[in-house]
Amino acid sequence: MMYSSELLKGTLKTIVLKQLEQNNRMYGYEITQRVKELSGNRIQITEGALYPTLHALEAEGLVVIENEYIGKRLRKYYCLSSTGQQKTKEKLNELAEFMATLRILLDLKTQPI
Amino acid sequence: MMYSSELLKGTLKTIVLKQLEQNNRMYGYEITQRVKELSGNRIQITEGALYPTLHALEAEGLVVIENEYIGKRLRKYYCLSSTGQQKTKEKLNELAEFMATLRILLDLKTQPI
DNA sequence: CTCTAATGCATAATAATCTTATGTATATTT
DNA sequence: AAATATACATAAGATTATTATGCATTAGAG
Repeated sequence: MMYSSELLKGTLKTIVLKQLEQNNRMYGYEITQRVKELSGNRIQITEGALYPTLHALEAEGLVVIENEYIGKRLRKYYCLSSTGQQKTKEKLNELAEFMATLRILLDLKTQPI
Repeated sequence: MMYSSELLKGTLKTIVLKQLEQNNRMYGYEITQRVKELSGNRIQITEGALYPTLHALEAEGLVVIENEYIGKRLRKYYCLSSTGQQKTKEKLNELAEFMATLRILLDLKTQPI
């Protein structure tokens, strides 16, 4: 069972940055599969959302690309820049605080699984 | 310090529904003030976001309106319909589960109550 | 060995949902 | 009296996702 798509809005960039932080370097397709797996198939990042996001992160200087050929197929690895590492921490903190605020607003006293 | 505006995307409707559930009936301006207060001034629901949302909730049959004059000024109270009460529970559950998934994806320590 | 599914990138058209700006009017506070 | 707060509303614009489409390589099933 997938989450309503609107929930991903606003969190996708932070999710991607966090995955890059945890795994050092990743390519696009790998990110979608990783997130799908970690979310128990509840979050499927679409390609139409992912690639523009990765390109935006690059344009902002938060990630750098390492091109690599696997056989005949080009694979683009994304790595956090030092700016990106700092930004990742900031965005994680902000999202964590926002979630804490949401818990108050929504009166979520206990943590559902 | 306000949260980045994109974080509100996807959660606004649920926040509004939850406030209506907790307070029985509320009017628009009251909702903005309540959320601002509960969030420690970190979430300011703008009018351009709130009123279209309330109208959408009405169009979906999730809320009903009770018009009331306070002096010469019309005030529109919003109340959950029975459909709206059910929908509120569903959306709360979904958002709570999404937040739990986010904690895994972002490797956040579980929050003490 | 051939066909299908999976891998891997990308972009355009569209939709949803927010911000910002603007408008109108009444009530309260300084 | 003037400024601020209360209270509704909508339009233009921005952002950011979905859906659809396209291209190409590789792995696996029949």
